[in-house]
Amino acid sequence: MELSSSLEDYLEAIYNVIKVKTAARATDIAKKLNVANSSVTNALQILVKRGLVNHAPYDIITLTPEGRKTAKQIAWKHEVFRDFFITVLAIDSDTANKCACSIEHIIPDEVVERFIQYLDFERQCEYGGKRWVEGSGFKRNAGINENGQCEVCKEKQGKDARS
Amino acid sequence: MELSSSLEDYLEAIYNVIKVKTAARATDIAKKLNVANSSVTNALQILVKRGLVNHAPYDIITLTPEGRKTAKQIAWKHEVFRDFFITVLAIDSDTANKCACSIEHIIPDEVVERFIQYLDFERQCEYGGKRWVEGSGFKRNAGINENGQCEVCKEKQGKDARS
DNA sequence: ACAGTAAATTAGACCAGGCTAAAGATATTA
DNA sequence: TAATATCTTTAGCCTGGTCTAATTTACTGT
Repeated sequence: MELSSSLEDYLEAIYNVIKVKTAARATDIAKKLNVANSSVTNALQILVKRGLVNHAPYDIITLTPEGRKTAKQIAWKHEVFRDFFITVLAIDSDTANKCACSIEHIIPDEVVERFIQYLDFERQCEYGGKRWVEGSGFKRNAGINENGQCEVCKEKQGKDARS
Repeated sequence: MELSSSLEDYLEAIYNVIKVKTAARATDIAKKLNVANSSVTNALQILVKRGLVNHAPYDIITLTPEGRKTAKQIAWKHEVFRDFFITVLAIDSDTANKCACSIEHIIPDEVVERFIQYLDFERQCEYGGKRWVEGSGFKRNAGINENGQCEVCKEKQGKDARS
C-alpha cells in the first residue's frame, strides 16, 4: 500500500536519525519534523501496522528490513533532487533541501531516474559544467572570459556581428 | 493568505476553462479535476470568500482581477515545469503534465525563475542542445556520431584509450 | 531505592478536503 | 406549459494529520 507524503517524511526522519544514533526516540523525530510528540506516536503506530517500523510502546524505534528499503528509496530521491537543485540550478543549500523534501514524495521513480541520468551526463561531458553568473544567467565553465561569456557565446556574438 | 495545493488546482482549472469557454460551470471543473460536483461547490465558496472568484449560487463562474493574476501565476509555473520535463528530461507529455501539476504548488518562485533561466541558457548555447538516446542517456546534439556519442565523449574515449 | 524529571502515550478536539444522497434550481423539449 | 432531465447546492459523514492537556512510563542521581 502507498505511503502518504507525511508518512514518508516520518520514515525518512527515522532512517536519518538511525544512521547517526543507532537508536531513535520519538523526540528526535518530532524535533526533526517540527511536530508534536503525539503526532510522532500516531505516525509510529501506523508505520508499525504496515510492517515498516519496530516499536513497542516506550521502547526505541528501529526499521524493519522492508522499512529500511523503503526509507532508503526516499532518502535516495531526496539526494538526487538536492544534488540537482544545487549543482544544476545553483540554488542555496537550504532552499534546495526544502524543495527536495517536498517533491521527493511526488515525483515517480522513472522521472527520478531521468534526473540521475541527466546529472551524470552533465558531469561526464566537459561542456556540461556550468556556473551561475549573477545578473546574466548560467554560463559554461569551459573558457569563460572576463565578461562571463563561454567560448560558444563569444563565437556566436562574433558571427552575429560579422553577418 | 496562502492557498492550499487543492485550492490552487481549482483556481487553475477555472482559469483554463475560462480561457476556452469564457464561462465556466461547476461540472467542467469537476470533470477536469476528477472530483465530485459538491467538492467544487465547496471550493468555490472558499475562493469567493477569498476574493479570487465571482460566483453567486447557480450562477456562472468567473475570476476577479486578483484571482486571474494568481491563476496566471500558477499556470505559468505549470508551463515552466512541463517544458523542463519534456525538453530537458525527455519525459513523455502525459507524465510531464502530471509532475508539473503536483510540483507547481510547492516550488517557490525564485526556484521557478532558475528553471526558466536554465531553459533559456540551454536553448541559447549551441552546445546546450541534447537528445535522449535509448539505453545510453542524454547526448549532445552537436556532432553525434553513429554510436550516439558527441564530439566530447568521443575525444575523451580517445584520450582514455591512448593513456 | 526512590523521588523527581524527562519522555511517551492517550484522549479528545479541530481542520481540510474529499464523498454520497437528497433536495432545490434551471433548462429543455414534447 | 408541464414534465423531465440536468446542474448545483446542502447536509451529513469519513479520513488523515495535526494539536493540547492529562496521564503513564522510564530514567537518573543522590
